[in-house]
Amino acid sequence: MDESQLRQIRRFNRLVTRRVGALETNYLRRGRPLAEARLIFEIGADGVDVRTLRSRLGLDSGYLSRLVQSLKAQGLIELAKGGGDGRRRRVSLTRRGIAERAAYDRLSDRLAASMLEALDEAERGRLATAMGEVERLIRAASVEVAAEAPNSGDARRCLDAYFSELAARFEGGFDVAKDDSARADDMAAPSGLFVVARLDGDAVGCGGLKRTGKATGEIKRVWTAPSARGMGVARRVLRTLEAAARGMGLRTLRLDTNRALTEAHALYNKEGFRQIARFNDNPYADHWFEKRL
Amino acid sequence: MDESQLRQIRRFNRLVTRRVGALETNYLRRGRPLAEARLIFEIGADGVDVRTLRSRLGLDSGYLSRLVQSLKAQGLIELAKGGGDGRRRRVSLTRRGIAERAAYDRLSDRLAASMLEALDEAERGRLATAMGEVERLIRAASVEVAAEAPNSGDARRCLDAYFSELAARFEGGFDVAKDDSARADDMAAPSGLFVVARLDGDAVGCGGLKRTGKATGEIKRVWTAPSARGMGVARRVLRTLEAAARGMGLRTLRLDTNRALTEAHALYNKEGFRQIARFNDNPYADHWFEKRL
DNA sequence: TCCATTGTCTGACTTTAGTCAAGCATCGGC
DNA sequence: GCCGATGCTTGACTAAAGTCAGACAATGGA
Repeated sequence: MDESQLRQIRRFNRLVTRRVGALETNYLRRGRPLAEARLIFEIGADGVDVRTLRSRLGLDSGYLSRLVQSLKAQGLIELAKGGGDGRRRRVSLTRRGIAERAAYDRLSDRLAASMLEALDEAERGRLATAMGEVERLIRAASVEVAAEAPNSGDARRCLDAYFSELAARFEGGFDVAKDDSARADDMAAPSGLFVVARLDGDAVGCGGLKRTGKATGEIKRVWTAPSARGMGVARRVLRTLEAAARGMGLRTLRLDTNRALTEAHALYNKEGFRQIARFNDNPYADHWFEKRL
Repeated sequence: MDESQLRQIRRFNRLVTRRVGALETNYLRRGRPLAEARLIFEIGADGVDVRTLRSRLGLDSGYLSRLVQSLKAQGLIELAKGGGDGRRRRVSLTRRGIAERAAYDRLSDRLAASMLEALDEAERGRLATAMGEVERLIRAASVEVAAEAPNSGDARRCLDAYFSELAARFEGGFDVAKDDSARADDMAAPSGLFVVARLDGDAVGCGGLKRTGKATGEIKRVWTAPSARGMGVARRVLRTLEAAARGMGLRTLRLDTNRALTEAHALYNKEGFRQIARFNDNPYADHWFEKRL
């Protein structure tokens, strides 16, 4: 790892925790412990399961429970039974909670404005651009790709989202029933693999590997959630599957894709896949790729 | 102020305090309260006055005193009477303190590496570049330019540094005695102005304005500390002086510069100064500029 | 020389943040 | 319908962070 990059990051971390961090703690207090203020932000417009809050903020369940009770006592949030599972609690902001959140937003704006006011227009633009880049890359770096059963809840949700996206984008629509090239158990260990990409606990992408011969495999169902595009999720999924394929002793990887999926096309080229002749009868495929491992 | 820029900064602040901030608190603990760890960083190689620590970290004096005592009890720092003023205390790291600091540095490196490891080489480069840009601009934004007596301690130090830099850079050296174009009282209110730029309390630049006629003035002694170059300090000094000149009812601003100072040349052009004929007999001047306000 | 100010230290607090274990209801699979 | 796992709550703690007021010595200007 490049020494000068490490140094840059260290300097950045220190500056940012001291300057931005310290400012945020002051701006976001409003006579309330910081942990509570952060909770108000994390709840957002639609409400969240307590369980999600816990994993996102990395808090102890007891501690979080108390924080939630305290906000409830202040009349800022409501607690309700969460959807299907009777054990879960769902929190949402009350009218007063929403107003409180707006007050924090105004403070945040003031903080942001105070960071900008000494800069001229050109510098402001450069700052915003650079911050956007840092943000995108830090998020990208915290995406975790891990194997998961292809019929787990999140895996199913990813696949469903993928299929409905295909239905919307393909000229003639898409019907899973007509594409039996990769059923769940094709992509389950040990003959296959399914991976899910997660960002802050939320599933934001997936991909599968299916063994098709002694030394050949096929990549299937590579998908990225719209909210996570441009962060290299698909690339990481692909590389993870490729590494697994090597580990399984495969020598050749293949895949097919539809002409509507231009980003996928570009990704496969960039990752060393070369276009080959049709190797299957998938009715939705227009292009076929191969990579020798 | 551009709404989308504010939004970007807000998003950035939130991400960074949550992600980087949270990571730092874990990495930098080493079985010691965070406040103590931060103190070790802030003390640095040469030692600092307790008073400076207090203003830099914004801590209560009682609290800080205790933190210092605790680090002293651990054998990491030494306390000495500070220079001239018998009330001040100066802290510096002991040998053990320096070793401890190095250990923290290694942890910081590990943290930085953990942020990089999921990225590929191209992304790492982009992240480091963008972080450098953000860092530079945030620092630039926290520079404060304010009027100060031209014979104050910091003003003198700036001017001395400026003169010795001129001596090093001019072909034939530089001798202040031969340049009586701007003595301290020429740049003192109300007929003139002297400003000092500060970053975290340290003086990092200066500049003076001297009235030379009913509606004309001259810009003098614009200097930026080497540690603060590329942050737009000189530009802000210049603009501050220009605004003051307008406030004093001046219609024309002039200045001269030496051919060795190429950056200055570029700055004056960019800020709307136009080259004119020689208007004084300064032996060190090669170019003369003017701007109508 | 006096006196208000400044820099540091000490004692006596409070609040925030966080941990750990036990308890209770609900769920999913058998 | 039983049982281990899961989601949340409660009680009982601890450590860290921070506040406030008072004490004391050194300073600097009247």
